[in-house]
Amino acid sequence: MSEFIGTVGGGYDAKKGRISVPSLFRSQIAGPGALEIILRRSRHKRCIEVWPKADYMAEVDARVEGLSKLSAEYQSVMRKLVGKIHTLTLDPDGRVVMPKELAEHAGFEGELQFSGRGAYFEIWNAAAFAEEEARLDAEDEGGDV
Amino acid sequence: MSEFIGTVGGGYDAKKGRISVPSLFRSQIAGPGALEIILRRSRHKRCIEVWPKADYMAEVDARVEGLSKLSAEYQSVMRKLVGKIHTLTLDPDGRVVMPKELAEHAGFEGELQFSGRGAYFEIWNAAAFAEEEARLDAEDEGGDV
DNA sequence: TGGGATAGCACGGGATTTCGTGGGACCACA
DNA sequence: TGTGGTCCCACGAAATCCCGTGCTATCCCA
Repeated sequence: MSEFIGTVGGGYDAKKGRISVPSLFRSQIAGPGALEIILRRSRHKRCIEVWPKADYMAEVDARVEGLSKLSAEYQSVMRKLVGKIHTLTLDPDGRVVMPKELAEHAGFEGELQFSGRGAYFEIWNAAAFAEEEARLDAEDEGGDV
Repeated sequence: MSEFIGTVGGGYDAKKGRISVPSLFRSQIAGPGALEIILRRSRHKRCIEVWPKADYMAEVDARVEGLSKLSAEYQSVMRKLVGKIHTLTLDPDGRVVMPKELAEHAGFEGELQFSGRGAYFEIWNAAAFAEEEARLDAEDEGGDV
């Protein structure tokens, strides 16, 4: 199981729409053969989620386990979890071209932040990330974490 | 399970941002292969917490056991426990380069103090540590510890 | 019990490799 | 022949490794 840990900065090559996956995370993208990743836009946040393909598909399988493929729930889950995602392969330098739809959703330009979430990691516009962290940390004030 | 016991002094190489993990604690950082540690800033104190990676991740795993990786709670827990930490590997001399963010939070310069807390240990600016100890000891006056 | 040899540890400074990044070449397809 | 996508190469910066050195604590033996 992959472990995406910590947060690092990086740049967005607006000219080519290209990002370089930080070495820290690249080494965690396992899998047979080429390094395949799943990208999807976060539903409620202005960021992109990145998963190793095999891990993501395992989560989907777990989610629909036991359901008939003809059932309405199977169809609904699949529409949301696999209908809207992008599959990309890292190039030899560990970079990928970000689909425009995703780059726009997350407001990519200039500086980015890559933040580990264990099984996956998120990519943020650096300024938006700082705002969001400050907001959530303030909410948590007084917690025992 | 590791046992970090006692308090020892050490230095901070400001030029390279490097610290040498005291031999007393180094021998307690177990794990397969390379010696990996987790660093995180203490939420309420001006110090850095250091954990053996395996032990820290075991705590995290226990916290999210049974949760779907697609759930909001998994995401929230991981943001706090995994997104904000740093993974470092001891170099052949038992040293690590302290991330700037952490060195600043704890005010590292000149002399440091490494203080065991059982499962982990803390790193303090030596002067700040002395202050904090004096303050807490005064509070405890009359206690039976 | 004192003194000298030895090993381990902390520390400083270079040398080497890796990583991120920009730009250009090549190929497929239209 | 234009266009988009992928691959390849090269450069600068930064992280990593690898030495050598001095000090301190330990051990051994007289």
